[in-house]
Amino acid sequence: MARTAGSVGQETAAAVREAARRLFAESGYAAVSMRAIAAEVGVQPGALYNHFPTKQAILVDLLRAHLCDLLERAAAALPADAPPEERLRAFTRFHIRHHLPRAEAVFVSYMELRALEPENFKEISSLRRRYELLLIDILRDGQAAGRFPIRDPAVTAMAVIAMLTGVTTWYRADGRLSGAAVEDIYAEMVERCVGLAPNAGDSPSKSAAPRPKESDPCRS
Amino acid sequence: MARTAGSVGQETAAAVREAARRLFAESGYAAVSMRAIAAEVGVQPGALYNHFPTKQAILVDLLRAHLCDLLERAAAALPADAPPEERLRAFTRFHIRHHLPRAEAVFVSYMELRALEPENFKEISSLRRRYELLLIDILRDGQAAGRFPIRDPAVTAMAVIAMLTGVTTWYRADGRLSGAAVEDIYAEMVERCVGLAPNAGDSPSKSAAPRPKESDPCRS
Amino acid sequence: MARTAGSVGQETAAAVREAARRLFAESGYAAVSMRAIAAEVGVQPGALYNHFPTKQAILVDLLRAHLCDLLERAAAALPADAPPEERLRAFTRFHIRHHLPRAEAVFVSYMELRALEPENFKEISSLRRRYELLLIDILRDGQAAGRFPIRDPAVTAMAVIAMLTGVTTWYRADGRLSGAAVEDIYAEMVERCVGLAPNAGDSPSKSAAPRPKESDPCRS
Amino acid sequence: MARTAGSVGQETAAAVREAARRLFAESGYAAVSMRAIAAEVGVQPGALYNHFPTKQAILVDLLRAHLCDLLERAAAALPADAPPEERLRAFTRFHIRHHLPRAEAVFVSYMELRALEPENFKEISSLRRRYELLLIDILRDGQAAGRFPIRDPAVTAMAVIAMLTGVTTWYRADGRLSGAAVEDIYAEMVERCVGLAPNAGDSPSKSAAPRPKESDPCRS
DNA sequence: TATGAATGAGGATTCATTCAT
DNA sequence: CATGAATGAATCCTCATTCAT
Repeated sequence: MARTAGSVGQETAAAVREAARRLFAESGYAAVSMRAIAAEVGVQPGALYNHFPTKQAILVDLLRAHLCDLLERAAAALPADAPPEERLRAFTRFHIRHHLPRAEAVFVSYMELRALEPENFKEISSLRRRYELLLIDILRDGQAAGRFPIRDPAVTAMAVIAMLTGVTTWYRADGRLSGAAVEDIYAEMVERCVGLAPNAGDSPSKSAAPRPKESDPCRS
Repeated sequence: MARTAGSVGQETAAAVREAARRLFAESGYAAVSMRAIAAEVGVQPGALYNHFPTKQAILVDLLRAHLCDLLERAAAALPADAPPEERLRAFTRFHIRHHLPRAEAVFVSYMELRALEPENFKEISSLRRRYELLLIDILRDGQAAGRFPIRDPAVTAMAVIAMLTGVTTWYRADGRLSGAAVEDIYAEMVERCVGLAPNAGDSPSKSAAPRPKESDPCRS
Repeated sequence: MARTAGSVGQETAAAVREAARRLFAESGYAAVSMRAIAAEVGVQPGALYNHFPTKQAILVDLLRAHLCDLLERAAAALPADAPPEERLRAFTRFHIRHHLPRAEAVFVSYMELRALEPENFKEISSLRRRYELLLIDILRDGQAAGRFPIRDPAVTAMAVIAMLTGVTTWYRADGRLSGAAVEDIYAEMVERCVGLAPNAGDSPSKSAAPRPKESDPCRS
Repeated sequence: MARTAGSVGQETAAAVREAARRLFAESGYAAVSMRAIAAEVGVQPGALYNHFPTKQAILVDLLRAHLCDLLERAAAALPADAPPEERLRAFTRFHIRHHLPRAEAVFVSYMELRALEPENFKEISSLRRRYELLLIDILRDGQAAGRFPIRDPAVTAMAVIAMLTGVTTWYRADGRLSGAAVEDIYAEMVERCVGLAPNAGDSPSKSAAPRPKESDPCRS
């Protein structure tokens, strides 16, 4: 009742989340101190504890939010009853489209599982597993239907996800390639990976011609 | 006193390297203390400084050794004058065969670049870059020769390497699949990725041959 | 807003006092945080400052209240013009009867003088001294009258008070002995201490037979 | 082998013990910071951890050393087969003589049990209990032999120990009374407490002999 | 009055590193 | 080479207290 309904607190908590996401992605959970987060937020270290009880809680909060959001949006984006090819295509495009603008959160989510205490690890890795299962199911169905000449859906899924997620390590929004171009390239590679001929309709002519000046997309 | 001159020291240095590799892979460079390394080696922290001047030096030593070894062996394993398809196949198989038994070093080499001080970062990432260029060159040649209907050799290379390296995050020597099986599966996926029909000898008979070439509009 | 004016505040202040007394007795002043007190009361830490300006003020309040109450009741309980033996007997019984049900406050009052800032220390320890003087006076009078064959009234007083107050460290209301039995035992010991034969009339038969099953009253 | 056989380390550890004893006695365990102990020793806070793993460990070390020393010396000082009166006299004098010059350690040992973690509490309070049992046994034997007309050996023991230990709270070596004088006074009080006529040699001639035995209804 | 957010100092402990031995 | 002790700074987190609401 006191205080204009949590407005300041909400903002600080949000700022903490953003600062932590950035810093964790940049240097890793262990290398980022509460002091550093506080400084980024513009607050004294002790103030962080009004919003998160521990440093680990900030990480868990970030991972949970990221993965829950991912699962929700994936559920909305993936057609349930379409043929496997279409579901795979949807998954690929969804994955890239979702991950490209969230490179930091993705990186943290994939890298910092090891920083989680056992309890939290269990929770978070089960969320991540649920997402992997979305792709495994598609590949399994496609294999069963004789549409994907793959050997092992689980292995293929891990390979595809690793490939797709890897984008976030080099993609820069202001780089040589647009997000749409990257999406096209990866979508084609994924389809080939599972043994499908690429769908001509997926490669709009406009994005097929990348600007070729720079020699590659790596950061190095 | 009076020990087989130099032998114990060598052994300690090697033990430090191994301990550090294991611990860095497990918890990340920042989360591992010199004390933890010393404890793993069975020595007091101060003793580490007889072998490495700083903690960072241990990391650099590990990364440099790993990447130099990688580059040397790659040079030996890759035929220089073969056609792109064969060179790509050689690269894929070499990569997996080399990385599978070195999961820890691989993981550290890919993850802890961010922990390097600028000078060291420059050195190490240029080594890594040289390895990536091996694949980019193969893909570029294959694209130029019209054999790989890919859109962007650099992007494809990053995708392939991400996919291949991802193996180390889930592969367990005592798991469901043998290293050879994994190698086969990934080799096939890589070839498909770049638009090649899988090598007949590698692929199970059930796999319907995709027809990537005629239907692909790339390199137009 | 719009609450029975002042009532809630009074209640909160009382709750703070009780919580602080309990916690100070349990863990010591220095080990108890304002946060802990607030939590015990069921209120936010800031709210405490509406009732007490500082943590130290809570302690002073407790000690002063305890000692003032003690002095008032002692004054009422002790006959001024009786012979020393009777005054001593009255003191002893008053002391035990007063302290047994106030073990927490007693413990805090004797232990946390050291936590007081100089000004407060002066005030509180002078109150305590006034209480000690009540006994010293009795002993002095008894010695002067040749009734107590003691060597040093001041030392005897400290010894007696230490002995009596020590009850609170082991007495449990639900233990082997009733409060009345304890009172009898201690009264007898005090009288002997100062060289008096115990008064037969003080040992009511009902309390003279303790339940002897358990071997002792200590907590350990 | 390196370093002149732990000389410096031993000294620092001893200095830490002394500083901690002094400070704990003065302000209480909770109110004393590792920083304060380090400052007293003349060393950086981190250096303390070369000698004690935690702050609690310092306290436990002090308490254990104090109580073990107490038990050892008590065992040496108390005649096993003497009559109860003599054993009691020996205990009393030993207790005062032992405690007077160790006021700080005594105070800490009696006050800071509450600061101990459960495991440590169990160990330390059982040591303390063993000491209390020495006196309880004496009183029990004296009661059984009909020499001490007391009602409850356990309660009496607690009272006597409280009385004796209380000396340390007010005794000052440079005060009005010598240690020997204090010892005499307390020895006499203890003997009276348990119903003995004071030893003729110990008591001033003026002290009228109390007749505790015939008039005492205890042990009925 | 109570809240929730903040401060600035300080809590115990750990850090990488140094160095006499 | 290794040890054990030390440093000085940093770690995460808690403290008493303040204050706008």
